[in-house]
Amino acid sequence: MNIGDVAQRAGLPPKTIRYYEDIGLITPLRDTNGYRLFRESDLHKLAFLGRARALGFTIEDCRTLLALYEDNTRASADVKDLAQAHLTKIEDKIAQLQSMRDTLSELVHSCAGDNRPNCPILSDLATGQH
Amino acid sequence: MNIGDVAQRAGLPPKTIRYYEDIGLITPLRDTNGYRLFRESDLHKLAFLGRARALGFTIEDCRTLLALYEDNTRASADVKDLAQAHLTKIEDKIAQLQSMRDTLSELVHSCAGDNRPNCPILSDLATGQH
DNA sequence: CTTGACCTTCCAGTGACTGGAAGCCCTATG
DNA sequence: CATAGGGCTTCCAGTCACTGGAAGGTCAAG
Repeated sequence: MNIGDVAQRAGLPPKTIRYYEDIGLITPLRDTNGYRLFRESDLHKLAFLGRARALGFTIEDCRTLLALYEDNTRASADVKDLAQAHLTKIEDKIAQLQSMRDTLSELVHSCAGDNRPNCPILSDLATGQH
Repeated sequence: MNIGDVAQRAGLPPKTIRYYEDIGLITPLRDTNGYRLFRESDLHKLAFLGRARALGFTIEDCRTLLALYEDNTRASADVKDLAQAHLTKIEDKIAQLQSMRDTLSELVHSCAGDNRPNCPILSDLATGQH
């Protein structure tokens, strides 16, 4: 398979796939014309990476996950720990965004949004007081 | 005030303040020795920026907000529109993270996390099937 | 006079791509 | 057979908002 086919099938842009090769996540073969030549196993890895990235794992996490995946003797605890740590980070991020949302939502609702200049949003930003 | 004092009072690192000057958000004076010399108005702007950034506004949004703040004839609608757009982005982001969290949480709970190699997390990443 | 804390500028790196330029390769059509 | 197009290659630069570090000037205290 050439990169276009793999991109289609893995649901990743060609650029991203080249990047993943650059950083050593995959090592496709090369055809005589210099084109990358992907095996089924490469496609499989790329799909794996796509799903891990969609769950928000960092590239370095993905590297570890791939290594664990290919190590048939890994302990499931190693995987679970990694996933749990990531889950905690996501939950922290959600909490942080929710706090932003709450404040912002309050400000937006308190602003008339008309032609007059008076604006509680700016007042709050300026003074830190509501 | 020197940069250290302002950093303290605005709750921003000196590096960040220099960066804000670089990109034209503030323009402190200069002392004869070359040190930046901050007025109260600079501190005020920095605190404004700190609060806007804490609410997740981008630097470009902050630039606009500062301009609106300093324009006494602005319409509050302009501010509200910007804030509303940002609020929507935050809500999208929260929804996306929550979806990640839900999937990930399910996977984590389905994994024994012991010494055995069998791991539903990796199986899911590998196949996209639960 | 020296020490140490401050300040300065400039350069490079972060994460994970993404856009674009310059140029080779392959297939199909006129 | 020439050419047009689409796909492939590499390499370089840009994104966003800082952050770290090096090399060196300045200032107040002891």
